[in-house]
Amino acid sequence: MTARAQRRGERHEGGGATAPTIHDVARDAGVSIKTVSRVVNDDPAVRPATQVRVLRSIEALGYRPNPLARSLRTGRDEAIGLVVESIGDPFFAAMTEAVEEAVREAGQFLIVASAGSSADEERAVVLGLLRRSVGGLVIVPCLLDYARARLPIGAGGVPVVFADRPAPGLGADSVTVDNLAGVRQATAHLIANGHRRIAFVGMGLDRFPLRDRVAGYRATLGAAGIPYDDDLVVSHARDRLEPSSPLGKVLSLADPATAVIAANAVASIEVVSELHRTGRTDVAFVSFDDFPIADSLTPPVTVVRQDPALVGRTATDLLLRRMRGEAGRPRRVQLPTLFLPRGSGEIPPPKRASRTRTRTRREERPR
Amino acid sequence: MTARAQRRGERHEGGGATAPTIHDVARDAGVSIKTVSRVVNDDPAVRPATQVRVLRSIEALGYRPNPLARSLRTGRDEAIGLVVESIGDPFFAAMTEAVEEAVREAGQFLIVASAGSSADEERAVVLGLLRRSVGGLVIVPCLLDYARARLPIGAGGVPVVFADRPAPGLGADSVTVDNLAGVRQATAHLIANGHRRIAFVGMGLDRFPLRDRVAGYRATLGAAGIPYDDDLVVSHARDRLEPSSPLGKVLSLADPATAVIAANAVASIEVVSELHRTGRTDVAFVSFDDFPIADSLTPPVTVVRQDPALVGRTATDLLLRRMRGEAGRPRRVQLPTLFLPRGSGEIPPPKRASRTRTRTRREERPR
DNA sequence: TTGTAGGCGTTATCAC
DNA sequence: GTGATAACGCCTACAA
Repeated sequence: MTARAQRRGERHEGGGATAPTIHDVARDAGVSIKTVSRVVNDDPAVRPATQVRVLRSIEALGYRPNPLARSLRTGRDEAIGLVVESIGDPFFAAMTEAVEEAVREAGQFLIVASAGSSADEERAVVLGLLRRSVGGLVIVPCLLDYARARLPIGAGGVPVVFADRPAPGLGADSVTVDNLAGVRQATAHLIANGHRRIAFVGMGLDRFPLRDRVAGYRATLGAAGIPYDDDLVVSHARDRLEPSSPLGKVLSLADPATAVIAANAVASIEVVSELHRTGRTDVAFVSFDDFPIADSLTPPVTVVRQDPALVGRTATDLLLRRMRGEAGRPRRVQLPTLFLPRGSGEIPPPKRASRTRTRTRREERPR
Repeated sequence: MTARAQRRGERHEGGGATAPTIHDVARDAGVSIKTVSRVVNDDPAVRPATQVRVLRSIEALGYRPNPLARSLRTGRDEAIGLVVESIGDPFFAAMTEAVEEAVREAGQFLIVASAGSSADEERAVVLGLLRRSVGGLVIVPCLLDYARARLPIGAGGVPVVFADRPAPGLGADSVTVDNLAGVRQATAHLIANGHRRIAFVGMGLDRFPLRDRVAGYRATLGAAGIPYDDDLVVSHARDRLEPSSPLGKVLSLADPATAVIAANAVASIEVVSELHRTGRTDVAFVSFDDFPIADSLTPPVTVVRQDPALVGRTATDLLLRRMRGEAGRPRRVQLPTLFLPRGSGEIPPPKRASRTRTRTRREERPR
C-alpha cells in the first residue's frame, strides 16, 4: 500500500507513463475509492457535490477505468467477439466493417477471430473469446455444430447472435439473408427467359448458406416442372489449379447448360473469368451477390444483391440489446435481397438447344 | 477464502460452469499456486517430478490460465491491436486477414479497431487499445501525426509496426510497398507507349500512400521531359454523387489525357465504370493495385500489383519479434510491386493528339 | 450518502 | 526447489 502510494505520488507531475488509477482519483478528490467507483458507474447514491468533485478529479488526472481489472472482477468485458470464416472474403469484409462500426459506436471494442479450418479450431476460438470475458459474440457459424457444442453461450450464457447463417437447435438470435427468396427470383427469372438447363456453381454447396441457395434453386425448378439434374450443380475445388473447369463441364454436356447461377461473389468472379476466357457470350448468367464491376461488364451482370453491412449492423444491434438485458424469445431476422436485372440474366437460350432438350438428351447422351 | 474453496469443491464433478483456477490445480496437485504458476510459465526452477504432477492436474482439470488476470498483473496482454482505416476496403481486408492469421498462429488474439474520421478519434482508438494492455500494435496511420502524438508506443513503449504507410519521425518499424518504383514503372510504361498526356486519378491524393504515388508519377514525367500538368491530377470526391466526373474532365480538356493511372483499386473501379459507360476504348489505363476481374475485362487491365497479405504478414512477424524482445534499429521494409501488362496499358495514343500536343495546348486552351 | 474489507486469478518478492 | 503473501485495479458486500 505504501509502496504503491509512493509510486503514485511520484507520478503526479512526472512523465505520466503510468496511468492514473481509481486510488489517484480518490486521493485527489478526497474521497474513498468506492465513491469514485460509484461515480464512474453512474450509481445514483452519491451526492451531486461529491460527484462533481470526483468528476473534476477524473478530468484533471485523465483517469480512465482499467477495462481488464473491471472484467476480472465482473466477469464481463466491454468487448465483443466476432467469429468469422475469412475476413478477406468481400462479403465478410463488408460485414466485419459494419460490426466494427456498430461496436465502436457503442463504446466497446471488437475482437476478431477467424474460425480456423476445423470444428475443433472453431470451438477453441470461441472458447478463447469467452475466456477473455467478451460481453457478447457475433458468430458466423462455420464448421462447428453449435447445438451440440455445449458452449456457455446463448440462453444462460454470454449473449450471441449468429450472422449470415443460422445455428439450428441453439436458441439464439440470428440474422440471415433471405436466401430462398433471392435464389427463387434468380431461378424463376432465367426460367421465364426460356431456360430449362440452368447450372448452379459454387464452393462448399453442402454448407450454409449455400446449401439454402441450392435448395431454393432446386425447389424453383421443381415448381416449374423442370427436372433437377445433378450434373448441373457443380462445386469449385478449393484450389483454382484444378485443370478441368467445373463450368466447362456443364457447358459441354450433351444437353448443356444455357444459363448459370453463381452461388456467391467469389464463384461469380470465376464464372465471369471463364466465360470471358472462352468467349462465351451466349450463356445467361445471374450472380448471387453483387460485386464491384458487375455493372460495367459486357453484358452487365444481373445479380441478387445482398447487403452485408446491414447483416453486420443488424446482428450487432441485436446483440447489444441482449447484452443490455433485453429478454424475449430468440429472433430470426431475415433480410431481403434485391434482384437487379442488368443484362447477363436476360440472355435467351439458343433456339435449338431449348426446344429439343428432352429428345436431345435421350439420344445423344453417350454414357 | 472458505467461500471460494467451498464453491470450488462443489465444482469438481458438477456442471463445470466455473472455469478451474490456479488454486484448483494447486490443491489437486498438492503444491502451492506459485509452483503451478512456474510450471505454466516454463520456469526452469521446478523439479521434473513436481512439474509432471502439476501438468497432470492441469490436464485433468482442463485448466487454462485467465488472460485477463495475467494481463492485469503483468500489464501485457496476449492480444495484438490493429488500427486500420477501413476493413471494408479490399486492400485492408486482405491485409487484415493476413494479420489475423499470423496473430492466431502465434496463439494470440487480434483486436481490430477502425481509426475513425478524425485525428482525435484515431488517437482515442490507439489509447483504448493501449488501455487494454495489448502487447503490440499494427497501425495503418491515417489522420494522426504519430511523431507528435506523444503516445507511449514504439521505443520505450508498446511495440508498434506501421503498415502500408510510414510514420515519419517516430522510430518504429514500418512495412510498406515500394510505391515509387511501382508508379514509376506504370508511368514509364505509358510514356514508352507514346503517351504524354497521362492523367492520375484517386481519392485522398494528399495523404499516404497515394501521396508517394503522385510524387513518383510526377518524377517520372519529369525524367522523361514531360511537363507536369495539375489539371491531369484529379481527386475523387468522397461521395460518388458528384455530378461532374473527375475523369470526364481530364478526357475533355482541350489537350485531353490519352492515358490514365488510377491510384488504387477503388479508383480503378470508378475508372473502369466510367470508361465503360462512356464507351471509351481508346484510353490507355493502368491500375495501381490489382482487383478481381481486372484480367477478364475488355481489354484486360494492366496493373501494378501489390501484395496486401504480404504486407500484413510481414508487419505482424516483425511485431511479434519485437514483442519477444528483439532489439535493433527501426526497420523500414519495402515490399516490391509486380507490373502486369495485360492490355489496357498498351493502348497507343491517338495519332493526332500525341503529335500536336504542345501546339494544340497553347492554341486551343480557352482559359 | 459514504467508507472498509475482501476477493477476482494471476505474477512477483521474498523468505525457507 | 518451494511456498506464504502482497500486489495488479476494480467492484461487491456490509457497516457506519
